[in-house]
Amino acid sequence: MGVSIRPLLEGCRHPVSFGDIPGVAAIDANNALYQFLSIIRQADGTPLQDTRGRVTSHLSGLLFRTAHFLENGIMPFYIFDGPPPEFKAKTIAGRRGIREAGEVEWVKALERGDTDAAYRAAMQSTRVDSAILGSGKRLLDALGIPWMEAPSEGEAQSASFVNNGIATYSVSQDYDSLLFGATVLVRNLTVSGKRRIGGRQVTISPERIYLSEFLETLGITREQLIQIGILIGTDFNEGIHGIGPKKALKIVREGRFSDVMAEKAPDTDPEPIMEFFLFPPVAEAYQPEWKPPDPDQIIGILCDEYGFSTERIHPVLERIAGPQKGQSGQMRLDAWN
DNA sequence: CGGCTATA
DNA sequence: TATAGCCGG
Repeated sequence: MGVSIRPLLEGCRHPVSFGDIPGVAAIDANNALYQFLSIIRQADGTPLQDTRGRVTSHLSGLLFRTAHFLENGIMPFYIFDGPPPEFKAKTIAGRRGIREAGEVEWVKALERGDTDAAYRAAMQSTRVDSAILGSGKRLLDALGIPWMEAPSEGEAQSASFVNNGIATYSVSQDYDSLLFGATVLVRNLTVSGKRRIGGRQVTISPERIYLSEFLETLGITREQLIQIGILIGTDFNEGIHGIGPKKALKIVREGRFSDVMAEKAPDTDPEPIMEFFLFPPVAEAYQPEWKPPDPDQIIGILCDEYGFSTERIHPVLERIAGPQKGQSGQMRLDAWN
């Protein structure tokens, strides 16, 4: 879920459209796959799947979104999560509980004939498993889109790439990369402005957030932003009951972070969490390469293996072949410097 | 989610 | 030309 600092971002969320943000996008891959899996479903919650029952929602999402990225000069670079830190165990267990409850509720809702509830429960049951990760990576390879596995948290790696110039901005629905220090975060980077949330449609548009502006607006440092995160809860600690973003901001501004933690969360040592956000394990040197898409491989995976119709894939192949035309050899990062 | 078709 | 709705796998 990430850290819930949304209410503090008023005035710092700048609307953008696809054409406004050419450059290298360091994308939180697990987050992107999760979004595809949870949203690309039929009305009753059934995901797209092949005849053998293997889920394909994420492949559809990755394919069409990649075409949009390339058409707009956005060079996607997918960053997958590596092994989580030990102190994320509670969060991971909590998510599993929510998923399992979702699976149970999905069946119940279907039995009642409550389609909307079934859809919501199905979304809750979403799990990015190894089959999803594996097929997603294979499709990215076929598309010529670079990806890497981070030593630890993907958001931390994305932030590092943004700050050392390998990427132009970080892409995620979560705000964690701000705590990890990413100077630019783009959220809601989707084509269609409409999304189904629960029963109804909500209009969502892409937005860009600059960390420096955000911190200046609040009049705090990044360390203080991390303190706010720790007070309200991050993926690495539970947070204090009754303290939300507004109260946390007040506490931090008044320099009462340590006192409040000692009083209200004596069992939580904030130090390792602060350290993790400030100095997470990341790979420094990595040179992403964008290669021409391999149409045969794309067709092989999507159509031959997973039963996509060639009629639907063919137009996409033309779209993604376009941006590469006239390029000699591989498209590299240098092209953007 | 995003492509496509029907509809105005 | 814009948009609501349906379908994909």
